[in-house]
Amino acid sequence: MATNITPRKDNYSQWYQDVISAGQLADHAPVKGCMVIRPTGYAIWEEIQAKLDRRFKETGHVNAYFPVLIPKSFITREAEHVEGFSPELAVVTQAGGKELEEPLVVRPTSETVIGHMYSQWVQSYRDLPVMINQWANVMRWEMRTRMFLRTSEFLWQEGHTAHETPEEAEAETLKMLEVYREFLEEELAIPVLAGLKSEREKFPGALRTYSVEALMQDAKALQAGTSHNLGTNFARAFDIQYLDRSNERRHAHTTSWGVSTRLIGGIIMTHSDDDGLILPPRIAPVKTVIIPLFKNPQEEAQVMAFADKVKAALGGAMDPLKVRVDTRGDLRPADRFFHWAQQGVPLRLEVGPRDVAEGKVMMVRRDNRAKTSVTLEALAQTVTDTLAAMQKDLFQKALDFRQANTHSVETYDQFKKTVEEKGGFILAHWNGKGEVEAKIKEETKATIRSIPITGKKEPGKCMVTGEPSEQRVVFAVAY
RNA sequence: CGGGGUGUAGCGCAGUCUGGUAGCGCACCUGCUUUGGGAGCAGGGGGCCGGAGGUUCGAAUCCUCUCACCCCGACCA
Repeated sequence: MATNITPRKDNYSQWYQDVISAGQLADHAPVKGCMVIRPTGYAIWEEIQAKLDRRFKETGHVNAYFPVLIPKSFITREAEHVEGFSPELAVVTQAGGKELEEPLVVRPTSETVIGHMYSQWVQSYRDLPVMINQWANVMRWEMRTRMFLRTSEFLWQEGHTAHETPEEAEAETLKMLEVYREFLEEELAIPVLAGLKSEREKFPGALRTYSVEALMQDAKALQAGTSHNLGTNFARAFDIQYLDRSNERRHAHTTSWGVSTRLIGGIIMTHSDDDGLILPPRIAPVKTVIIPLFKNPQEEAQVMAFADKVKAALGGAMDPLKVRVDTRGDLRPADRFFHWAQQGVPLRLEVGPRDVAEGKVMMVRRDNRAKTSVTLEALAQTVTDTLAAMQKDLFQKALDFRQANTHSVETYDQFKKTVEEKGGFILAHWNGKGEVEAKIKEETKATIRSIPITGKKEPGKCMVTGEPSEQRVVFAVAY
């Protein structure tokens, strides 16, 4: 049992903080609401970046970079956009010792500045589509912050595309939503519900917002990624126009989509246990750690030599950068076990005198602590298989949890009781009206996470008003 | 911005009511014994007690002002 981590059942929020601290993932910065992402945490972000970037490029996107400072007037050009973001802007009013003629905002998102540039780059239908992504930091001055989940500054990627037709823009929006779903489920082992956001919950300035929603171990929902069809709203505000095939001027249809360092919070809260971080093997920066065990110099020499053979035996099966050998003889074995366990490393290979004698390695899984003695010859294959099994098991466990915490209700009373006592995803009928959604949020804190876009629709009656409803929507209390 | 709280060693805290020149646990350093899930003993280093002013022979402690942070609420990837 870890002594430096508060158990989940005692205080979930404290547990989350403790896991981050014990895993050396991040630290509080001197500026309120900001965090320092430490090497162990940043390595996870780098894995996320590498894998997502590949998928973006496979779907035809290229990377570029736009500036962190945006003229304040840009934000005000799109009515809903300014209303949505004004309260949380950080604004630069002075620079070079002088008052600026026009204040600059630190980007909360880049639709405006990118829209401005696209208007200059797009003249003809031949210039479309434009499909650019950027990896960047953004700043939103939130009132309450939590490490990775909501910080004043955070890292993310934001894709911005411009298209000829509404159909193309919608197809792009849905395609990237699917990229996110697949990435979350296959790489992060986080099951998600993909769906449409309600009018109240959509991105300020969007025509439609889609999202992928995950369920955390405390039965609260986490919005893990969003994909917006912006229609012509930003094209109108920023004058992105092109001449079409029949020589008519038209506004482009744009999209934007993003995921952030919040995903790291999602990984933590989906998989980790009371001993600390558990990383799905496919996203783990260090997949395997080799820990030589010895009591004296003779054993040390013998065991170290064997540890090198063990690492070599893994050679073909794994990127050498993803294998560590912890040779610290001044730390006792248990200390080293905990160190790597709390950094979420999926597999530990213990190499002691007993193993040297038998030509074997003791392999221990981080998630279920299962121990297996493996011969050197079988090691590469066993490790590969075990990591794959662990990836699958983590996903299945999270999926089972979600299923056990998804409830259908018919009446508002049942709904309130379920929110109060169980949490989780709650499937219920709703009349589609914002006022009803607002009332539900006011009274229960639960919001509509999304309106499912796949699966069969089941008509019914709104749980609050009794009015007809085409399908159930997903409610939850969210982060 | 409303309500509540806290600032004392890297971290977590006691000491403040009743002024007397700073202490505990963890971490850190040294040595010995240990070592397959967080070791034991012995020794040691480290603090303008958030900041400024005041009262006093004397202030972490009392008074005034200030700054910062945390929790609950409104806002949110």
